[in-house]
Amino acid sequence: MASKIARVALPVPLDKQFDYLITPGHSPVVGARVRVPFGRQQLVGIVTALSDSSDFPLAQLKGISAVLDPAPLWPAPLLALLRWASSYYQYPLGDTLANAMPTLLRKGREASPASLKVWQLTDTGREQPLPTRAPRQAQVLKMLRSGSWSHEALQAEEISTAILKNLSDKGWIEACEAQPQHQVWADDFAITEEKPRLNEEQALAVASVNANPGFGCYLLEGVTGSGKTEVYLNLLEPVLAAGKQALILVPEIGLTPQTINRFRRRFNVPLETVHSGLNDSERLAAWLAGRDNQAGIIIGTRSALFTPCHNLGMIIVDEEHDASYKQQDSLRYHARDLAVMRASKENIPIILGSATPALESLHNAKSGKYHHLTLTRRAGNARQARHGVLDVKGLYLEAGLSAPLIAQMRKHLEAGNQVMLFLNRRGYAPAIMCHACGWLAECKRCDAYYTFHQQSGELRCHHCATQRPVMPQCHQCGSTQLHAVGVGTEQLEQQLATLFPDYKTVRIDRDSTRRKGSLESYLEAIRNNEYQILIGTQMLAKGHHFPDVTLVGLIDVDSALFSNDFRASERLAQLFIQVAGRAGRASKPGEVLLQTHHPEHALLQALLHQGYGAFARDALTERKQAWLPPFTYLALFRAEANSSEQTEQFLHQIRGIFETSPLYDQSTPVLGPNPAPLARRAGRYRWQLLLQAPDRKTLQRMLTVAKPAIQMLPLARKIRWSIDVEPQDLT
DNA sequence: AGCACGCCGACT
DNA sequence: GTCGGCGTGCTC
Repeated sequence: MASKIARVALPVPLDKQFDYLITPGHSPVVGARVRVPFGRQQLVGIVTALSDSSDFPLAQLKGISAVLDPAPLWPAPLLALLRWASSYYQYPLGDTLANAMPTLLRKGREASPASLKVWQLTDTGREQPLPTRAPRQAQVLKMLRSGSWSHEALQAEEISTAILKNLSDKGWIEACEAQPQHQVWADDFAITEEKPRLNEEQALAVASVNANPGFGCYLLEGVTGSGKTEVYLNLLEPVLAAGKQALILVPEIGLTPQTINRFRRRFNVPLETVHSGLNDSERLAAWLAGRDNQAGIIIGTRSALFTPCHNLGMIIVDEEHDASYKQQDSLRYHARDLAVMRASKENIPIILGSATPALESLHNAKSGKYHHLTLTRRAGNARQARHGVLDVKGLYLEAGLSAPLIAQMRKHLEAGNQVMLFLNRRGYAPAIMCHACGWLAECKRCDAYYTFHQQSGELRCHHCATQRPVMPQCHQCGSTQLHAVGVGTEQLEQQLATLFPDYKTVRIDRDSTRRKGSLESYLEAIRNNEYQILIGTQMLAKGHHFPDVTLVGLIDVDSALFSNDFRASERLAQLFIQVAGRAGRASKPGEVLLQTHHPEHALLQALLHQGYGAFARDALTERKQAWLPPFTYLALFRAEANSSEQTEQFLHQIRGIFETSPLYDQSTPVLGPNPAPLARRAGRYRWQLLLQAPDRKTLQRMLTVAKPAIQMLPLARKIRWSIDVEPQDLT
């Protein structure tokens, strides 16, 4: 007997679902999209349950307007994952589901591939002799004589739309719609390049994963150059050969043509990429290709995790420690953690690869939750870069550079090599100050100083959109002696031009690479040795390999060692290992130098003398003592509004709710409310409250109980607030 | 989130 | 006298 009522999750920020009558002629299934009336609007939602009863007065139920899908939009394990994510990250189900589907589906577009426009000859066209004075037209007619051609294929042959229109106006050719045909890629599976021999460690890693069918999480910790990708390729081989799909996640900047080509070259399998550069229809096409098994490999950034797969066989998360896997707004999920959960629900293996695993992952490996596989041997005869600390205490710094660093740079440059400098601060200077009275130019809307950008002659706030010309005089005393304080990448660039006039310098940061494609062209120019000195922020570190760089300088390590953010030292260690692994090559050993005022810092010592493993062990001990993740679980409440008092008061009320919770005790401290590290941004006051719990279950129970009470607070509607479960950034 | 309703201030 | 500010309430 068919059900009468459908429960629907709608894309609204409400932690509830809405019941609708199933009108005759409609037969929605759980997981299908439906269009329903909601207030005065029509919304697209997902059916989450079918029932014969409702808690809502039956007479007041509205009917479903339309059923948009004949079948569930997601395979069962993925729908289960999304339900789990909604609950774990405390984000409404309807919004979670809407977030996990391509925009076009959210708007109600049919969930099937766009039909193809196909051109064919008309009867008149068939009888036409080939025109001699119009060679392009003749070409088209000739092509179509052997059968119809899709519009896309003709475009690929450089036939313009104008020619097609001309011919169709004459009535010689006509367009018709055709369904794209499904291909069965598994039948053509082949290995299309010669495989290198695996070393013992690689072979062991491959064998370990293959030994256990079904779910298992494998942390593949491999030093740079140890051949992690080759392990991935060997793991994928039996999966693809069995006709199963593979999902590969990479960090935001990691989706380079080189990466994609490694997979394309090896296997004769259709591959789809998913990244932020796709437009709406490309995104839908990739999503459908996954669902309809038209792609064997799906490779993409964070959001690719939500690509449905007909028959998923394996998930790989490359550079699993990368911060870009955490979504920083709306559904604040961690793609690596969700990927592990997805693999468990799909009952397939998942590989987390990194040279510098996140402390969380190492902890999971140590506790036996993950299998720990290690690759310690570098391919070929690649050598580990030398490294050293430059104690800059008391030294004169020229645009942040100490004399010993400058001397080392000269040595490497004169040997014909490239030098790379990291400074995580863009602009010319992070502040400007009055020399007469000490006044600092501050953004009116934020609790932050203006960054001075010399190139544009502007002061810019890096926290809101504000920018203004440099003032001629001090606003406090009227003095005209305004000086830059501190060093940014722009200033470093300028100083290097004076210090090393014979070498060309390039700066890679958000400002210099704003134009689309400019990053790629700079990277290419660097590889062609058009520049010898490279300056950059984090951007420069990730994913790019420059074989001629033999010296890497980290200009300012101290800010990471003494940051408020407890993850800063972990990120510094990861950056250091990453650049150390990439500096130089077998024939040209590399060198990494760190400038610090605290060469004796314990974590720095462990990292430099005993490597990442020792650093991680010490850092984990510190985390344990300080009661921090992965030994506790955090949820961060962020709130902001025009009124500082109300914002603080709101978080106080939330604190009160937790304090009356039956689960509240010494093991679940509530910290705050405290002003956010940037207490005022774009004119709004920002506060935060941190909830700590000894385990996931307790954290979840406390949040789930508290959330309805929080939503009942009158201030909850006036204040912009969010819950970040397992926050990556406490800012 | 939208979208309505509703009640107080400066304008054609 | 109206247009419109955003506070409050509701959406099956």
